[in-house]
Order: sequence, then C-alpha cells, then structure tokens
Amino acid sequence: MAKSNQILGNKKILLEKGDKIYQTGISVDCVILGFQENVLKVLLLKVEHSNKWALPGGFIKKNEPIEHAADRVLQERTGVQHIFLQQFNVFGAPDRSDASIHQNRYLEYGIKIPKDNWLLQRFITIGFYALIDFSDENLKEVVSDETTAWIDINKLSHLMMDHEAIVLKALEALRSQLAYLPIGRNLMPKKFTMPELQKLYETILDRKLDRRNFQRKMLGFDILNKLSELRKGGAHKAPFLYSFNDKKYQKALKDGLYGSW
Amino acid sequence: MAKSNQILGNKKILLEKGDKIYQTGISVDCVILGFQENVLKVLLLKVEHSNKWALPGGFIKKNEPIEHAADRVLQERTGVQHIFLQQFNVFGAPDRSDASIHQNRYLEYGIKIPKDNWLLQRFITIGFYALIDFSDENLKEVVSDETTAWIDINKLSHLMMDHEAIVLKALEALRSQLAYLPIGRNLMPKKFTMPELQKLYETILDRKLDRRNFQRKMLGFDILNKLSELRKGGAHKAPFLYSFNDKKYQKALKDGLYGSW
DNA sequence: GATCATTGCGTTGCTATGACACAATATAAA
DNA sequence: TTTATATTGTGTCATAGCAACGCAATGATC
Repeated sequence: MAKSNQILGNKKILLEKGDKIYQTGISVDCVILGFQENVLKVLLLKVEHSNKWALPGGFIKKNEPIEHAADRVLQERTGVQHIFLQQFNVFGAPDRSDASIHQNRYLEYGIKIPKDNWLLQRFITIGFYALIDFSDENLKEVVSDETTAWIDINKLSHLMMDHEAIVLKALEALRSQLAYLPIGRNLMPKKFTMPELQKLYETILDRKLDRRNFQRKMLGFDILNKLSELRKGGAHKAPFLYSFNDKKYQKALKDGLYGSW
Repeated sequence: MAKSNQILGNKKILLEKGDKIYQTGISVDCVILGFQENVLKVLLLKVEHSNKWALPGGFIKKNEPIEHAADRVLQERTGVQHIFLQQFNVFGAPDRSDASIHQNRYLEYGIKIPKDNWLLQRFITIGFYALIDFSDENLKEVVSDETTAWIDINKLSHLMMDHEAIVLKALEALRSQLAYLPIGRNLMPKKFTMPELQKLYETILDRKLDRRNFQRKMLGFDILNKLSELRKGGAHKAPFLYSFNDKKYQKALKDGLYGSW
C-alpha cells in the first residue's frame, strides 16, 4: 500500500537522518489538558503495536527554540497553537528511556534499529503543559498513524515509561500556579457560567469550594466580563454568562494574581 | 610545565572523547548563592582568556541523573554537597551557545576545534540553584585552572552568553518559592539572630520588612529553635540566637509552608 | 550613671476568607 | 394554573492573618 510505504519511508529517514535534523538525547513532552464533562482529560497517543499510552512528544530541531518545538507538537496533535504553554519540569533519570519500545515499533515494519542509533540512546525530556478548550473550533480530532484519546486524568493506566509521573507532576505544577495565575481562559468555552468555572477549579484542586466565596474571589480578580445573557435551558434558575476579558487576562498572566486556594 | 601539559591533555581528551562520556547538546548550570555582608552573592568563574564570567556548569554523564550532575558541579566548585538543589528552568534558545568562546579558549593552547566537534554544537542547559552558607566548614575557596569569585547579585556585569538571564531567573524562582518553602537553612550559619535572618529575606525580596511582623511570622512557621544564648558583642541590646530545627525544617521543605510575602 | 540604638513583646485596625442565611427564578410536578 | 424543587444572586457575620505602630527592656558607649 502506498500509505504504509510512505510511513515506512518516513521511519527509515528518521532513523538514518534524524540526528542531522534534531537535537539528539533531548525531547519535549506535552501534557495537554482539556476539561470535558466535569473531568480533566489528558491527550494520549496509543503506542503502535503495544498496549501502552504515551504523551504527545517530539524532538527539537537543530535550530529551533524549545518552546517552539513544544508548540509544534501541540499544533500537530490538536490544531491549536500559540496558547499558554508552560515548561514545568525536566525528567532526566538515566533509565527513563526504553529502547525496546522503539525496537518493537520498528520490528513491526521489518526494521531492526542498529544498537548505536540515536533513537535508542538515553533521552532527557522537557515537560510542558497546555490547557485547551474542547469547544475550540480549531481543535481537531486527530487520528493519524497513531490513535489519540482524551483520558480522564484520574484513570491513567498503562502509560509508557515515566509518562504517568510526568502527567502527575504537570498537575501538581498546575495546582500551585492556580494560586497566582489566571487559569481557565483556555480550558473554558468563550462563554460560560460561574458554576461551570467553579467546577473546573474544583476538578483541578480536587476539592469542593464554596459557591459564594468562589464567585466573590473570582470577580475580585477582575478578569471576567459579566454578560447580560443567561444560560437558559437548564432545569433551574438561569445563571449569568461570563467571558474572559482578554486584555485584563493577559495582564494578569504577566503580573500574576494574588489569591490563594 | 607539567601542569599546563596536563591541562592541555585534559582538553584534548574532552574534545575527542567527551561525546563518548557525556550527553551531547545538554548541560547543567548552577546558580550558587551565598549570603555575605548583607548581600546575596553568586559564584562565578572567570572564563579563560576572556574578560567574561560564567556560571559553574557541566555536562551530564551518559548514565547520570541530571540532579546528580548538578550536585557534582556544586561539589567540585564549593566542596558542599547534597544540599537543597532546585531545578528551576531550561534555557533552550538556539542562539544561546557561543562557539567562539570555546574556540578562543582552545586557541590559547594552540588547538583549533574542528567545526563539527560536539563542543561547538548548540547546547540546551538546565538551570539549578543552590543556597550555601559561607560559614560552612566544608566550603572551600576553589581556585583551580579558572578563577572563581563571589559576585554581588545586583552588580552583575560581563557575563557570558545568557548567564545573566539565568541568574535573574533563578532569583525570580527563589523569590516565588520563598512564599511556600523554608529558605534560609543553607544560607545562614548554624546559629543566627532574628535580625540577621530578616536581612536575608529583605535581600532576596529586595524590600524592607517590618521587624516585629517578620519575627511573628517566622516563629509562626515553627521551624526555628530559640536558643538560650544571646549574641553578645554588638553595640546594642543583645538579640537571642536561633537555629533551624532540622526535623521540622525538612518536613516544611516537603509539605510547604503557607505564608505569603 | 545617663544616653542611645536596638531588641522583645504587645495592641490596633483593616482586609481577606470561610461559613452560612435568604430571596429570586427557571423548570418540573401537581 | 399552582406548587414544589433545585439552583443561582446577593448579603452578613465571625475569624484569622497581616500591616502599622507603641512602649518598655537591654547592652554598650560616653
């Protein structure tokens, strides 16, 4: 088949010329989080010919800033680009790489990777996290040669190598940044209600918050626009709709908020 | 001279075999801070045959955890080891490396580095910061082949490449961590007075703090032992001496404090 | 022994926060 | 149409933390 031949060709090129194109021994991995049906979900890719899942990751081109590499990975997998993308930790245990994963993937195509190939060496990876909005019209459902899925962050299993630890560390970073950064802009739809935003915060923090205190605090940050619309159709009193005030949001992202949860 | 011959030999080995020993394209740089005469000082190394200063840095051995590499750099330069060493940011701009620095250093020894040598390629560096105590008996005055100096963090000049930005970013990270981590244990001598500790905090935060509120808050953290001794010899009322309660300090380091400045 | 800068300890007022009360409202049930 | 119910909007109150400040005690110097 033409398609599988092309995949094969690409794989060969990566093996043979990858070390000319990319920085070797270093990669980026993206923990891309979305909020859907009141759960935080992380984008994972099924590893070919394996029952394991992996974070979307990639290599850094020879002349590419690392943030750009992370943004490229984000773009490739979600279609979304240039959003808040936060470097949070480097994972550099010498035994974190697993050569057998690559070996097995390539063996399925009849290729045995030479033992000294750059792909099999130790990789240090830089973790980035991003928060994306499921209702974003740019968000694509990517199913390329690998299968992608949004997995509940509380139900992770069968992750490749140290990827579960990377997700958990990202969550930890997100939680601590919730205190001084305005989170939510990229996770919520354009218009949303206060209870919806509260559920996001409760999910990230994994605890209940008082409805009235949350509203007071959130409005106190002065980054929201209260719209005159209501969310009709619910079974009860119609709540007001809000949107983020982009200008004030960007300012808060730069200067930080003050609050603590 | 025997010594200069050995230096020459080491340099050749690094050039020719470094890429067999170390991960290529990635390094660690340590922002080692100390508190002396009421100023924060950072340990810098004079770059050979140049008027520039550099952070102590190093490469990561093929089978070495990155934290270990940073600790090794710290040990080599200060004699102190296994103290709080915090990864704070990765610096990965493609143009941050400067091949000419290596070239010039080696040219002084009559060696021209081949253009494709691993040392001249782009390096991504992981920044770590450490806080050390000038009165620590293990602290050594290292003057090896390079000159070392403790430089006032507010008077940085002539730093190599992006090293000034790295120091500033470390300071920023330190400041934000001051809010939830017990800092001071490694920067202060074993015994110290409350005004002395306050000066450290004021220096890091770069602003005055109220004497009485500082004491109340600090004691509230419950990580200090109040000793029955006084610091005699000063020109005024003798203040009490304190020491860190190691057990409580370690617990706070793990669990975090709560306060904010 | 008086002076003086500094330290130890305490008080006051303000603000942010947690806990909770009550009325308003949109839908569903009666 | 009326009533019930769950949810939302707004407000109150008590408390804790914190900034600002007062005052007496102390150790060295003159």
